[in-house]
Amino acid sequence: MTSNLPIAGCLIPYLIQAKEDTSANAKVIFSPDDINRLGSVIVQIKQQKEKSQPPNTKYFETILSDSKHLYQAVMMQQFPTFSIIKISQFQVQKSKGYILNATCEQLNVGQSLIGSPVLINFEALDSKAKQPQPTPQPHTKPVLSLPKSQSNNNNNNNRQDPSAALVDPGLANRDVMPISQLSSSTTDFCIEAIVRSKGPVRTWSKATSSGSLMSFELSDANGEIKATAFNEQQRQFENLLEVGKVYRFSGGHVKPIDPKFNKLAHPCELSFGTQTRVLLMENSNVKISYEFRRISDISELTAGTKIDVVGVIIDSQDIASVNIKNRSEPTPKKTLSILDDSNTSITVTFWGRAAQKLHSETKKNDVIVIKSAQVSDFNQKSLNCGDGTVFEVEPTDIPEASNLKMWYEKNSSVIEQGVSSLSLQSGMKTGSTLSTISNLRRVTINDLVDQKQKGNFANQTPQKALFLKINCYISRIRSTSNDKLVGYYNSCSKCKKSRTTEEYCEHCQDHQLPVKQYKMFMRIQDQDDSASAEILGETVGHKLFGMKADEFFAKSSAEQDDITAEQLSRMFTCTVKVSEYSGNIRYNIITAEPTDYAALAREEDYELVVSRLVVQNLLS
DNA sequence: CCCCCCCC
Repeated sequence: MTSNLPIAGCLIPYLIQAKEDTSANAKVIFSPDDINRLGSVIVQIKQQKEKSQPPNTKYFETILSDSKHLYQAVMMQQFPTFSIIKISQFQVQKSKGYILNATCEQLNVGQSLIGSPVLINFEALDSKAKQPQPTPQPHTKPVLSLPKSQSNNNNNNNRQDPSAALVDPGLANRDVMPISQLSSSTTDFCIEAIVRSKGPVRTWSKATSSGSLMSFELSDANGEIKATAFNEQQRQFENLLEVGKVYRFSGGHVKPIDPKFNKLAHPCELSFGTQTRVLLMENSNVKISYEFRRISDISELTAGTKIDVVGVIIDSQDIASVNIKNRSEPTPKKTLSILDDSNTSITVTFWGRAAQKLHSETKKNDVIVIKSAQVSDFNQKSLNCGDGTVFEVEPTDIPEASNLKMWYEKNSSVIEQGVSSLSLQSGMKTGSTLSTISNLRRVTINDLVDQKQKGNFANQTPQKALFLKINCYISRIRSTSNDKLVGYYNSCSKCKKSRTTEEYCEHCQDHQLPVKQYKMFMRIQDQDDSASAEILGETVGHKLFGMKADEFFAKSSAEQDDITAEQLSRMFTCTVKVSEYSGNIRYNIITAEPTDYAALAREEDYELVVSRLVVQNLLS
């Protein structure tokens, strides 16, 4: 009976044998017989990234875990994340220790990653060294009888923590220079900085090079810089450096940034190398420094810019999990709206670990201080916070935060009305209709038709789509020519991707039945014009028809028409995404809420807002 | 030496 758990260290004997193979072959092949001899290989899929090589080869860059170590693999097959798989034959690439061409059988799917595995250090593997395994397991025994071929004479300190060699107490006596003064001509330096963010470990593998890396963001009184450690240094610095602690750093390469990738203000970045030395400074007074931008000024900043902001939380959405393209697992997301004394608010979205951390800390009317939020064009203008972001709720030692808190407490009763938001507020439960009107986003269908005719939507590529608000009802869901309704696609209930087969999902191998999702063209109509629009996915369809697609399409066409007539005689307030794709303008209905007529009536300048000027303003 | 940074 096979256990369904990964076997710690199970790939190590194979990697060692491959490494010590003296033949001229680039790879060592392990047959089922070899596996009987060297021990079963049962591992967990940590992650897979789909890659393609023209003309038509698809493969998956994969990280395997044995619960203690991570291994890089190239696989032709995709498994659900956290699957436990048994490998019956495979190859090991000799220079880097990659697992290739594995023949595998999926045993089951785990809920999460088992253990806290770290990337295997292939260079340091050696049949003489003690295995990192504290409890020797039967299958590791054959390792000891492997030929001890290589003479390796520089392992005099292989029992010590290798990162200890990086610590240099002498740095305590060095002169320290500000981070802001580092330049690409700097050859010798010592900085004292707080590690404000760290990781995660990333691995890469391509034709020219491969390895692992980790990035850190270092901050001192008036500057910040990104530092990256590769391979051996990645493992050492990952262990050595802790977020929130202050260190002195010397040695390493200072090079100009590529502004495409590094959005910090510093013109340079650091690479930690073999020469880099560090010293923990327990009593340092170096703190994270902030350079706050007013929220109203963010409208002028281009997407990607990283900034510091301080704001009062005026709206907070529950943590949610969303499916993101190219990512197999759902990602936690938490969205706030923050306001500062420029009387402007903006939506701030926290992702992944940042969302989980924030969730427990945040409540309305708290002041939040954010270091390194990234400007985005999502919903017009918004901010994203991820692994590199540092934030503090209700800090006591930041004057800007205390001042803002006082401003808010003094003025909160009067500022409600005057707030303008830089972000479209889809899904936000704000009471203020005025703030949405100030975004000038409500148009009529006639405006859409008119602007389309004038070619004014031609620049709205799918990435740069325009979002508008309309009030409309749905006048028709059937084709005018043949009365047919094709309104759904089948999606995988687990990974949500489109499914073409009933039996299982090609993307994640899930075997549950597919779920219908709305993908429906319809005629939208308001008081004086109509247009064709599409809805996609469950949320909006559910809002419009009052039920899930599975339920709707289980009904007869007569019943569907009844539902349509009943539901759709009501006016909805919709967000429409306008995008241009290969010459066609598409309208996608993104959100739909029953129209709040009372709120509409309160919009005194409604007539003005719906005029054609609105769209022209938006587009200019 | 990497290069993802997200959703409607």
